[in-house]
Amino acid sequence: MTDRSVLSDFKPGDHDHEACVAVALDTASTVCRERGVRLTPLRRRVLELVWRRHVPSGAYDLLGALRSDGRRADPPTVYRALDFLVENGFVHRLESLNAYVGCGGPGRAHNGQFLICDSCGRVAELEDHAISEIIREKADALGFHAGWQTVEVIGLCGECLGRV
Amino acid sequence: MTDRSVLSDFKPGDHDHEACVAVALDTASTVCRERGVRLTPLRRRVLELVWRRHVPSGAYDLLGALRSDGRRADPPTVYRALDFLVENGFVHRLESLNAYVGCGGPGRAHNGQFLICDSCGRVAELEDHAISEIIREKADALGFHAGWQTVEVIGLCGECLGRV
DNA sequence: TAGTGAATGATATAATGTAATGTTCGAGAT
DNA sequence: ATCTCGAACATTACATTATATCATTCACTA
Ligand SMILES: [Zn+2]
Ligand SMILES: [Zn+2]
Ligand SMILES: [Zn+2]
Ligand SMILES: [Zn+2]
Repeated sequence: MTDRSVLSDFKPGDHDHEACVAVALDTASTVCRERGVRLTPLRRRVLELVWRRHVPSGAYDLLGALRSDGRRADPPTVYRALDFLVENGFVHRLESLNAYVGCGGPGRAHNGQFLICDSCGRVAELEDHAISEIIREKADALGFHAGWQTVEVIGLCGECLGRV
Repeated sequence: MTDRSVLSDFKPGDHDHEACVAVALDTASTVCRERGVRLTPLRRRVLELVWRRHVPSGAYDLLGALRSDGRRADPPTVYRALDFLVENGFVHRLESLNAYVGCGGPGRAHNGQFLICDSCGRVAELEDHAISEIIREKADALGFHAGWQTVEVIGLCGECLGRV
């Protein structure tokens, strides 16, 4: 039984990154076509860069990478691409890091929860309704209508815990 | 029966701000004395400014206010004061706003949850163990040891909802 | 009253993000 | 084929948020 509340777990260091990247790009490509929006070369490249690092990337890291490509790039270049990728559900912004990470269940706008390892930087993404519902209920009880939830947990992943 | 999971609710516009500020300053003063740390005039002033606005304040808003006092102040001045106030549990940083707000249950380092009204800017603070525990449990189930939880909800408070 | 560490002053710079305007490009219409 | 129009992108400039570093002052104590 697959637990769909876990959109992406901590990947072991020796897994096939290239496959991750390829899947992410293919999925984005398909979703964009279906949705009638354009995964332009720039947007595709930014998405690839985000996935390739596999830990959250700052906007200026990505900007540097674009420039290393030989491409002219300025801040708005990367921010526009990131806005597109976030709006379309391929990338999440981590507020507590000011950084961006590939979405583990791409293509739907959704309200994930993130576990961020303070040691290795890897991130797991949940979409756990027990969590989001209890937050919504508690907010409701105060007459507050919850829109967007930011849930980010800093800690240590199992692998890093084991190394202590 | 007081519900201690709500550390601060949305205050009506006509409540007694001065009392809020006074209580916050008195509490901080007491706690600091007990703890053997110094609530210096600068730190006290920053805490007062944070409380007086009663909606989250950016560091540079506070910096401007300090300068209006006639005091020499630069970014490190206000960031150091804020660091102290956050570490000692008198102020929280809201990651999704890059801003600071007075703590509704000051003096203990604790892991609150915040409801942020997108319309009026007011913030309610919860310390709800049902929320924090379920997050901790779900993290645990993935072998992740949760340290600090950032839980911030954007939405509309009851009063602002009513005005629609 | 000199020594000590915490707190603050002071300067510079890094890191992150946005506004405003113009240009290019490509899909669909003629 | 070429035209038109809006989306995507380029470019410049600026705004906001945050940190590094070193010097100085201050409160407390020995
Ligand atoms: Zn991977
Ligand atoms: Zn780790
Ligand atoms: Zn008040
Ligand atoms: Zn409101």
